Amino acid sequence: MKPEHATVDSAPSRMLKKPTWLISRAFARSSRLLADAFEGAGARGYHYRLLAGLDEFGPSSQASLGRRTSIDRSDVVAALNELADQGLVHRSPDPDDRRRNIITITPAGIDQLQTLEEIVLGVQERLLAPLSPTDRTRFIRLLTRVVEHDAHQ
Amino acid sequence: MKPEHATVDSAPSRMLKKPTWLISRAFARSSRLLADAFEGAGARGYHYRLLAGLDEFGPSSQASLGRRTSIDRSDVVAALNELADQGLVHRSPDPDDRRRNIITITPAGIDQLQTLEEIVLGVQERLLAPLSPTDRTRFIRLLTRVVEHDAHQ
DNA sequence: CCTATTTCAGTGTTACTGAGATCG
DNA sequence: CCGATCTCAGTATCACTGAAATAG
Repeated sequence: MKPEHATVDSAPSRMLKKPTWLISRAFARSSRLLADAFEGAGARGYHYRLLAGLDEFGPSSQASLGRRTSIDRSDVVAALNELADQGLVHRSPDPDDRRRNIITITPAGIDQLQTLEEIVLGVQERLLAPLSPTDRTRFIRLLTRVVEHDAHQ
Repeated sequence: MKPEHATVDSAPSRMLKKPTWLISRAFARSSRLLADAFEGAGARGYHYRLLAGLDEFGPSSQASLGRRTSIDRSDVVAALNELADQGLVHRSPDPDDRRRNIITITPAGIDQLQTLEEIVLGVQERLLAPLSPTDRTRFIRLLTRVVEHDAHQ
């Protein structure tokens, strides 16, 4: 019988060094940290993204909000329903274009965004804990270049 | 009417600079590149990971293979069924422990792994295209530190 | 006519959970 | 009796698709 009782088995080395693998591991860790942290505040990532979009760009239609936050139109509807039920956003018809709703963040929504922002900052801190401040800046720059190359393709 | 006809709307800046956001974008790009490339070879990421594990560690039980490749026990079953149907792996009962199957990679499986390995290397190249060789090495080192910190927690 | 917006219902993928059967 | 393995069935999540209703 081979020693398969060990609690950890290392992955194939040809996987371990590949950026695609490392990114998927980093994403898994990042997602877990975020989901756990949001859950404590009774929220989800979509809620944070939508509130942040409303705070930064002001009252918006659902379609433009979806484009800015990269959330699908269907999921925007569902997430805004939840935010509206909690009184964090307000829906009103756009008098200038009656296909649209104008979504506005409420004072309670701004408070919640503040809370979620602190949660998100705490997650960045835990995620980058192994890196020095200088390395964090380098890491963010390199990641940004990889991601922006995607956008410009 | 606001100029919402633009094809791109930028995300909230408080999101754009956060490592968690950048990582999720990088992962989205990486996944898309991998999935598209694997599809051309009639394969999926699970297939590559399982074949790579078998090639590196030799004949293995499904449980240890799952631990090494970070694939859930249920998904290992399904993916190995597909690989066995294609003749890329072989299942045989373990005479020393009759709960186990011994999974072996076949010559056809080794050929397929070779093909998939080239595909995966091509994806790394496209993903890191915007970085110089030096920056690629730095990027991989930083990512590795972030991910290993996770493993040691 | 065609396009844009909002909404609902449903799909597909990935990762996971629970439970049963077998075995050490 | 407990724990490990393999398997199947089902769930949760996220991103997305299709289609209808309304409006520019």
